[in-house]
Order: sequence, then C-alpha cells, then structure tokens
Amino acid sequence: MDKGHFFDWVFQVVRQIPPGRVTSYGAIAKYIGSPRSSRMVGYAMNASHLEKDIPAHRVVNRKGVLTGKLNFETPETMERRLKEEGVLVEKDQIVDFQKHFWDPSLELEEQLDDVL
DNA sequence: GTCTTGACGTTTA
DNA sequence: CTAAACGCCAAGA
Repeated sequence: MDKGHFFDWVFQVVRQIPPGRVTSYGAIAKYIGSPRSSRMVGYAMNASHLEKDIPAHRVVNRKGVLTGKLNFETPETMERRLKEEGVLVEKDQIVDFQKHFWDPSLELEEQLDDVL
C-alpha cells in the first residue's frame, strides 16, 4: 500500500505473467489499484530493464500493439521473444491478442483462492 | 515548490 | 472508418 512501491508492484505482477501469455498496461494498473495509472505502468517498464527477470515483452497496450519494442535492447527483441513463446506477431501487433490475454485481476485471484 | 515527460486509455471530430 | 485531443498520475529536472 506504500506509494513508493508503485514500480515494485508493477514488477511483481509482470513477473507473474506466464509464458505464452500477455497483458496490458491498463490491466496491471487496475490490479494494483490505479486504473488511471496505465501510463505509469509503461513508465515502470522503462526502468524494468534495470531489474531482473522482468518479461516486459509480455506487456503491451490495450490493442495488443508492441508499443515499447523500441525501448528494448534491440527493436526486434520483443517480437522475437513473443514468437519464441508461441505468440504470433503481425506488424508489431499480437495476433489473437484477446486469446493470449492474461488478466492479473482474474488469474491471480484464482491463485489466491487456491492458496486459501 | 513548479514544470516537463511518457512502453496508455478513452472520448470527440 | 481514422486522427487528434484530453485526462490521468508518478518520476526526474
């Protein structure tokens, strides 16, 4: 609940994204309790390259477009990694985005329920 | 303390 | 249908 942990929350959620799945900035923002802070999620991703084990390539905008691919080591890294995980990408856009979509507010809820 | 900048999302023209 | 503008909120200067 600490304000300064906004980035950390984002990082934690992104780490939970399973391979072959993708999510949106808005979904993460909503999950951490700031539905209007979708931009901040992307902003946090910008710093994610400093962190470790942050699959930022699995985070795209609501349309499923690889907006931040230029921010990666190389512009092709994001698309290549997604394809390696079985996610088809056509012109910087994920094919069947909704099909691969992973909603933390849903998926993580089941995990919590399973733990409880 | 203010001002600028964004890997976004929604609303209007 | 596409394009542009607005709103949103946290960090860095």
